[in-house]
Amino acid sequence: MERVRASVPVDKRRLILDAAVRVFARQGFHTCRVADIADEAGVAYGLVYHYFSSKEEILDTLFLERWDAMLAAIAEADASAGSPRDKLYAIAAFIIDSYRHDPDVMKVIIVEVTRAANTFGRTHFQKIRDAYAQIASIVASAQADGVFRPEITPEFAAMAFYGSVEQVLSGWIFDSDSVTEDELDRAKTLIVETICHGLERRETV
Amino acid sequence: MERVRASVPVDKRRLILDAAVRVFARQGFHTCRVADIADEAGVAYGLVYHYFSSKEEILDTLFLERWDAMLAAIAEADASAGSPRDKLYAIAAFIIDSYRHDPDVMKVIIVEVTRAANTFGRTHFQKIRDAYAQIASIVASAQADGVFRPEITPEFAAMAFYGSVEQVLSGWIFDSDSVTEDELDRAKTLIVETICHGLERRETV
Amino acid sequence: MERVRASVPVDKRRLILDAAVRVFARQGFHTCRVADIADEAGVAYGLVYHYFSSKEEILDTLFLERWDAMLAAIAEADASAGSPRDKLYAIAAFIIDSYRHDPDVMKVIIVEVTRAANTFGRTHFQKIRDAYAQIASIVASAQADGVFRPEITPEFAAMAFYGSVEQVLSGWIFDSDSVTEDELDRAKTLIVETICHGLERRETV
Amino acid sequence: MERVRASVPVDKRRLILDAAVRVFARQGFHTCRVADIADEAGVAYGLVYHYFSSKEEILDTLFLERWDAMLAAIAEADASAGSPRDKLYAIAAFIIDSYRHDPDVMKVIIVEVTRAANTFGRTHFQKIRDAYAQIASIVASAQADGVFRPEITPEFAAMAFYGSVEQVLSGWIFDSDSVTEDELDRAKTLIVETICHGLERRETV
DNA sequence: CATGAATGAGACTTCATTCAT
DNA sequence: TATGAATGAAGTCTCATTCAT
Repeated sequence: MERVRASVPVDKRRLILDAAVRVFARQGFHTCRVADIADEAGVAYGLVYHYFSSKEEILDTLFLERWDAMLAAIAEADASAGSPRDKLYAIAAFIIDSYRHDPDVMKVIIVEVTRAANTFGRTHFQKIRDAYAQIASIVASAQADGVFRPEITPEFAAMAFYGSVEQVLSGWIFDSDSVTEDELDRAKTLIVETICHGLERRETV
Repeated sequence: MERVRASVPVDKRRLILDAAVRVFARQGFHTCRVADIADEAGVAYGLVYHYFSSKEEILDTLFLERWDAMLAAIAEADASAGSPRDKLYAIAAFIIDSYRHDPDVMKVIIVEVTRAANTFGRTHFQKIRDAYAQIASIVASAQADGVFRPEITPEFAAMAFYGSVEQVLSGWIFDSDSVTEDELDRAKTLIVETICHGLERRETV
Repeated sequence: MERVRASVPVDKRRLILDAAVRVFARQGFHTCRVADIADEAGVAYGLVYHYFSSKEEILDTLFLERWDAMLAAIAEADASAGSPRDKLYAIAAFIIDSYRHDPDVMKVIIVEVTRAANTFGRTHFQKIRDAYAQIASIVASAQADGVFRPEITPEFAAMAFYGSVEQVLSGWIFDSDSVTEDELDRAKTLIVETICHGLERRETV
Repeated sequence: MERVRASVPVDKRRLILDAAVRVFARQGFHTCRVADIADEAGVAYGLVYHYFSSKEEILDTLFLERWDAMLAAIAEADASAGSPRDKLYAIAAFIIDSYRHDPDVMKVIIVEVTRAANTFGRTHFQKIRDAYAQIASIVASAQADGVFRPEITPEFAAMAFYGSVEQVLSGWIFDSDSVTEDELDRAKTLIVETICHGLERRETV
């Protein structure tokens, strides 16, 4: 029987991708140099270009990896048997847990891609819109079922919901030390509470 | 009787600032060159550096001009005699009317400053936080008065509110053709409705 | 009366062009760096790109300046009242005197442009062909007048003539020390003698 | 009876050389990459470096293979019993048939070596000169025998002859579609006719 | 104030060559 | 032999900023 080798071959491509996340998060996409990524990954400069055709392609790859996961999560939430509120909770939870698991990735996506989807030749424009549309369809169903009121258009509701989530994340991103595990979980409920129930006290009950 | 002036003296500094807004909005701060700003303004290259010490200072100036106006608007809303809902409406209205008046300025502020966690976000961190804090204090007052329920923390509520507004603007920014004057006004109400009242139908009246 | 200023403003563009000729001739277009040109010209690196959009554009400019002069010289020779032999002599003389006046320019044109007209995206393909065509038309006229025999097609004759000239220049280019002023002038006659009269001794006188 | 081999062993070195010819001809030596050669040959990147120590060595090899054949052909022509005109014809025929057989090789030799005064021209300076000298010696003999007139120096005559041939090839190289088999053969005669007899009509027969 | 030429550091990208397997 | 990942030294081009006029 052959002995398992001690040293596992390292996936340099993954190494570079992970290093890029840290560098983009720390210095920003435009401000960092490809050399910084190579250094952070501990690989030779040229290897970055062996795996990626440009700095931008690295960012694209990072974004797509995560955003596709998000689209899947949204689709799963939509397909679940829960209430509309449960579905929105699942989505908020996925995003917030993504941040918990790797804050840098979410930072990069929000700061470098989502906000700049236009200047980037609108590369990911459609993918981003897909997410909003899927959320909007959850709202639309809830309205059809009479659970959500019809006054707020689904598209608008989706924007308010997603915007709230992203803004909360932005706050953490700007001031990352101050977030506790507890706050992360509590935020899930608060967002859904705010968007579904509103800030105002109910007159009756 | 006033003598008609032969030629109106042009404020070149203003000319440059206005040109910069258009260029930043079109190409992005990092992607554009100082030469693009000078060209857009129709002034000589070097004049940009006569009025501003760097490309960054131009963006700083643009941001501060607008954000100070926003802080004033928020303060005014807060000081007014209206209900919490009225106050939030006034703020949403100010931001949306700012967009109506000059979409490029709002685009630049959102894309290049507000959501730019590294360079400019950091620089104007406090100014940005001031706005959130002011909104939060409106919410806190409303809670103290029993109009808003206490479950949602004021800071969190402020984030949800501001995030919703910014996200709606982002949607327009990326797809600017499709916004009508009507939608702009309707959005003010919808945001406040969503945040104050929530998406869910009230069971009892 | 104003005193004439002692220092004449230097045409930096010309300075760069002239430096480029020397550098291209010495190191070759592909082997030299733009920094070498800037150094040779005694100007800052960036100034090269202020005047030219790329290293290739410098070569293009150099080629066109000289080749247009050559086309003019050929046209002038063609228009002159001399014999066909005189006309060919005038062309050979122009090319050889060009070499005498600035060997580097001719070296660059022959080595970097003429020989590589295809790899350079055929940028100057037509311009080069124009020269051959003009020479061919001189031959054609001479044939029509019965001075040149009709067996050799004009196009072919033009190639033989121009090829002989260029090859002679190539020899000097490869081994530049050994060329005397006398040889330069003598070459004019020899080329024309060879092409017009041939190598063979005339059987009858 | 010979046993049929299961698979013919491919000479990878030859494969690479032949691929290099096509790539150099298409893209130029300086513009192509070693990867292009490997791709064209259908072999692994590293194998190129197994057989050749550098990109330059490939070109050197290609040049020497062909040029040595040419030197042999010239020597053979010189040693033959024919007239000077026959000898020059044999040389022209060899070069043109070389082009017929593999235009790319001749293109590469002319464009990248023979007329490249800096890098490769220098390297193979002597080899190239050997050819000219050999041709010159044919002319010198013809002059000694009274067949060629003495006014044109043999070295000069050799340049005119070789230059004519190369220029004709250059014409085909840049405009390769338009050459017929017939033209190829006819060119042999035309070159020799032009160089030996000249363009001018003989007054007396 | 105004102009735009001049400067030069710095970034991206390329690619010949090496090397471990 | 054969493979292709890995290396890193260059080189081109950009562009913010300075400066002489």
